[in-house]
Amino acid sequence: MPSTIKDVAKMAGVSPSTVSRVIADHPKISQATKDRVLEAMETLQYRPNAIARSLANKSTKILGLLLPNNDEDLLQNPFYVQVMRGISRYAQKAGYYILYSYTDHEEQEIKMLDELLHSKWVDGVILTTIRENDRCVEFLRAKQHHFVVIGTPEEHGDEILWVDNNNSNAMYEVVASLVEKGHKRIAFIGGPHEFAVTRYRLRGYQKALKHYGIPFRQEWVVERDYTEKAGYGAAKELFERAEVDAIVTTDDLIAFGVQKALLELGKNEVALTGFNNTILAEYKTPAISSVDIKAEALGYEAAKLLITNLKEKSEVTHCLIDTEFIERESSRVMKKPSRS
Amino acid sequence: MPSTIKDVAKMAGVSPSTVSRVIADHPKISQATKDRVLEAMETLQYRPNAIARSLANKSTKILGLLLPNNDEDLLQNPFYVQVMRGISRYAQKAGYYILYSYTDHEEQEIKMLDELLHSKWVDGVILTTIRENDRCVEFLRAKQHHFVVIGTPEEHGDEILWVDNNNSNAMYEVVASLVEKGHKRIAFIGGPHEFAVTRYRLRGYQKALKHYGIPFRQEWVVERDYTEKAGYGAAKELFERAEVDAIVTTDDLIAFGVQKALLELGKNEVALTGFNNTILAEYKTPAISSVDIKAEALGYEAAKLLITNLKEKSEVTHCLIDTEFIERESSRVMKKPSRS
DNA sequence: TACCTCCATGGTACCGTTTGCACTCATTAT
DNA sequence: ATAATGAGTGCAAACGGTACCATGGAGGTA
Repeated sequence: MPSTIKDVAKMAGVSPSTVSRVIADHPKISQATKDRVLEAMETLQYRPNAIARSLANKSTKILGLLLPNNDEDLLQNPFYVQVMRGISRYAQKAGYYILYSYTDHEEQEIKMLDELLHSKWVDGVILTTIRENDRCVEFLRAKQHHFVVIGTPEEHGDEILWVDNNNSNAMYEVVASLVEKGHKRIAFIGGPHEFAVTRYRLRGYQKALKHYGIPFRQEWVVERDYTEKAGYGAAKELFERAEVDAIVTTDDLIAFGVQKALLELGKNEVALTGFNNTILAEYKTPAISSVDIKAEALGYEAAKLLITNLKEKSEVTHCLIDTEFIERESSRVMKKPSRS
Repeated sequence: MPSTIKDVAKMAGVSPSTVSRVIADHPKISQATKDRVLEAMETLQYRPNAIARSLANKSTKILGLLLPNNDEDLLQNPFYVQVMRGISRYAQKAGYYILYSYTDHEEQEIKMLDELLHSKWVDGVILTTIRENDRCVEFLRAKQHHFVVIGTPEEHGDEILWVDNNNSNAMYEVVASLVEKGHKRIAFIGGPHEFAVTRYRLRGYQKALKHYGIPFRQEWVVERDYTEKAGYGAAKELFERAEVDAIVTTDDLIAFGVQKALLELGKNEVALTGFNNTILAEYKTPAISSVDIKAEALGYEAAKLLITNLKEKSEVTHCLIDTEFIERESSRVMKKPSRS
């Protein structure tokens, strides 16, 4: 039978309210009683009951985290694990806990949010993806709930809390680096267009082409799923209608598939870049250049932003995390194809 | 201002207790009042406050999940994501939530468990790994808390709830399959010996050798970290002191490293198997045979076992999940090395 | 000495549920 | 007619804290 605040109070010869004040480190408590209370807490092995405290405070110090479950292959992507880890790191520091839930589709997601928030389990939620016209975001806004999203919202960007990479810039840098190395015909193989990241990265790609005076060509662009299979298929399809010197992708998994296709087609001279810098990109042959999106930092900052805003409304509504282009063998200086 | 049970009671013209009984589907409530109450709940958009309910029930219907954070590369392993997903699936079905936390080392782990359980946040916890003489397990047993571990405990196996693969069997099958294909000199490259899985898999390896009358040789065994680098290093080291026809490993990441070493050493004839069947094993060249350990099922059954035992003590204390050996190119029929 | 302040603490009413017990009627048995 | 039965419901005390308001006494001022 664990001890309660009353047991402590009795032992220390004070009232429960005094004990409560000691716990909260209330300023006007004499050192003498504070010591007595702390000692009693120690000997009784007292721990405040978090539930009771939450009930009185109307705050659980728990955050909800929604993870997508729809795409089997998305799960193999270490992105989410890193995000979760970043979230956990900040949350722990701030004394918060994280409650996670996988949801299959938007409808279930909304149901879960409704449950979580309405039943008062969580003080706020973290959304790990954002869709076009995301109904979850709408829902949360309408209900005036606290939340943060990882990704860039298309509307109300300064009323919603969000954290993201500067994806357009990131891809711009990749393409710029390739052009500087002599590549001109650069293809883009991306994930589904409905994901904002795909669009932002495409934009960066286009911007870079424009900057270097290379005309944009629709046949250089393919958009598919975030899977190795999809990348493989996309690359094969691409080469049926066009020749290119380099291929940028929006995900390492896609790049892995593309690399496989390149090997099969004997197109060793085509440069290739991934995105998200998963550990295996480094171990591929040739090692694949990739963009480190600092997923853990994304999670960390998301948690931080949300928790900060829970305490008091701040001016800061978003946070852009810098990416880093990691160059490896796969995107080397251009050389003429060795026509055998 | 969300509505409470009292608001509903007032609107329906009954007492709060009656409303509570309607929610709990108490048998002796007349259909008439039940209807009235339900209607009131509907129009007021009432949701029970989970916190208050937990306080009264002394149960949160939340489970704690401890994830290891010590090993950077372990995180890249999709195992944990799959486990989390399995857990989430069963938990959702049973009306439970999952609170996760990453912990860096045993000490922090125990601190977290103490906090979680003592502060009454969770009804039970799930441990995703188990060490030799695991202090967390000791702690939980001593405090009489409910918990389940993924892995096989070495002691008190029928007092502790646990879920695992039959790792010894799984590795036995792998080795047997290699022997049947003509391999005789089979090396074992595993993770750290302190992990029980390593030992069980080693045992299966030894059992198979014995069964086929192949003498066990210590120089065929290397134990390292669960990383690609470690696998690479282990393979190089192995070939400095012995020649083998085949290598079994206890993890795909290790196998990836081994494969890289084999390619570098020109030992294309050496068969190789991984473990855990990560998606990339299939996409390696040659594709790597691996053991599907059904990680999601492990998570699912762990959650199920724990939740079932939370409701009422059951006889069943553990659950063994069948593995499946997925054969691919890397472990083909033995052929004589083509000495060029 | 009387009065005001202020500091440290106690008393108590919540927070929103659940649940054992008591109570009120009908209904049935005696 | 009276007692026993039991279904349907209300009352009030938990559950373990928090925080506002009240209070008592020490110290300072007139």
